[in-house]
Amino acid sequence: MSDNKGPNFLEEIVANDLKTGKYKSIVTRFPPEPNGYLHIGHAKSICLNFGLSQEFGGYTNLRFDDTNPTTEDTEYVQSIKNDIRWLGFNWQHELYASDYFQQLYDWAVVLIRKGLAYVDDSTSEEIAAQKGTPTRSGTNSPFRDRSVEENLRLFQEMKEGKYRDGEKVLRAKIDMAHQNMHMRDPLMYRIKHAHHHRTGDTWCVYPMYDFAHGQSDAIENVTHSICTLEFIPHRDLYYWFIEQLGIFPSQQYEFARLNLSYTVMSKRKLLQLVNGRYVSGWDDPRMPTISALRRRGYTPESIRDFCERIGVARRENLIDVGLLEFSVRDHLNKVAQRRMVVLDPLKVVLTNYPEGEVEMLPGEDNPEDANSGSRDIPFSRELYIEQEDFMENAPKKFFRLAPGQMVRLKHAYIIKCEEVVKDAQGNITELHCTYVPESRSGSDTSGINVKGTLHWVSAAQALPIEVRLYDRLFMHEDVADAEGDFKEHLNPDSLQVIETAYAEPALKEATLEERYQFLRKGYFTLDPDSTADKLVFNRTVGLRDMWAKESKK
RNA sequence: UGACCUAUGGUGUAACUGGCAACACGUCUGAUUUUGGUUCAGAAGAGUCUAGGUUCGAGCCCUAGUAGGUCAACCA
Repeated sequence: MSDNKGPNFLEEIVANDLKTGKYKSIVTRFPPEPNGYLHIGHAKSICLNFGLSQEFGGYTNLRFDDTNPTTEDTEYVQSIKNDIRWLGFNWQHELYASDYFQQLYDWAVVLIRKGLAYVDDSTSEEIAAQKGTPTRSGTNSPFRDRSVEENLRLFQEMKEGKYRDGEKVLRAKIDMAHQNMHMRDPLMYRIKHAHHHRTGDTWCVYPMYDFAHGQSDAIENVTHSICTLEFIPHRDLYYWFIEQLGIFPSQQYEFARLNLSYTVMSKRKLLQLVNGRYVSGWDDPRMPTISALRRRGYTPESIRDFCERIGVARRENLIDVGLLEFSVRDHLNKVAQRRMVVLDPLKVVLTNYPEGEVEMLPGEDNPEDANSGSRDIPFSRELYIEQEDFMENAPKKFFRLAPGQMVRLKHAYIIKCEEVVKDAQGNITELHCTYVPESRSGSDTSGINVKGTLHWVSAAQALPIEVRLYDRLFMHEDVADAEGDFKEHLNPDSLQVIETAYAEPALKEATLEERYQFLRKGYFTLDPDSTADKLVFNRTVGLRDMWAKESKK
């Protein structure tokens, strides 16, 4: 998984299990519940599960943990499958916990017969009270000692729909005084007269997570069942059911989930952002979901690289988004087509350049890729440069345009600022410059050396586009740790829309698949909101900006 | 007040299972550069939560603390 880092603890376990002959090949699974979209935290789990089986020879199943019909939907099934494929992984079998409903029911009957499960008429409040507290042991339900026959009959009737939701449950008979709360007669089945996205109305009793997950793993011969830390207390129960049933002994291992700075990672909170319209949807580019990252312009390669860099361990962590940004920049630098776009225009008139003339200047598509081609960029008397690339009273370290100063226009000529034109209010409206005819890129005989190079666009040929810039969704680094409701910490400036930016004409050809680097401005990708009349680009991430750092000093 | 999990530079992970703490990101220098990008060279930054113990030797083992996290949904 990692080259210059030692193996993570799971790789060690798997390697050892293979070495000792405990298994001759391994099976893992990725078990999402189809009740929301996948996020970057799931990506960590996906890379881990699929990565392990790839590394050690084996396979990974995709299994939907769909035991709660009231929250699940096929819309989510589709998006989950789509995201996993996009990330670059292929599952061996597409499975559903609901495929095992009959088997699970039969196993429940087995446990009843063994006297290890009983039907309880207690209300959910009563059951909660019976559980006791972490420091005080629980008490037995008054229905705990029903006969096997009665339990069998009652459970059968539950399944037949004779009872209303919540009227009865099936519980495992373990130990109400157990140190582990999860072992205090946990619920196995509850009644839900609800339509299931796959089994329709054939069932009105549904198994709980604990009575479905381990058995599903066992059915699939999953050797290493990997989950997050909060399932540690479930492990006893996981093994208890497997043992009592005498089925394939899958082993559960836990790792610490991913936490990313300046964002939230729980489906519950993400759902609130979507439903409360704080964002435009699950794929709003500011979201940490896979679909949002994709829309934002992240590549599968960069996400996989990120997951590899962060490692896998058992301690709580909060990873700096900066690391994710490093991974995208690293990949995009190698594949992005370079283009020039002026986001905040300032007009420049080259007073010594012939009026009406347009020359086409070649610009390489990607200096990092020897096989990439080049496109022609129109150059003329009137251009746009970036507002921030000019300063009337520039500090000594400002290597850009200033009165009397010279800069290189990328792929074009060296120009000199001769005059600053202002309106009645004193606002700068345009710059009058002269260009150095012998300084043309590729055939520069001027002998002039300049410190700065600017991007630019020819005014007459400029393509107006919309550009969307994103900042972190939350203002607090550790959102979960911040005071009050998490929504209070939303960053009001997380989205900045530039209705009209000027792009070089080649961008007309942009596609959804292609990644671009707008020179000196960052990496961008076309947004699906684009129409034939108006192209919309999302900024995936900005370039590293040493000047921003320098100018802050 | 119980049980369980965790504790290594700013962040995240390593350390051949007891042999003088490494890698990545970040930070700071400098070089190169027609992107203040990339690339390259280099530097600073922890003595491994604390206190004991075992040992020739401990980040790794033991004990006791401390700190953080998890567990009392008919959610997963």
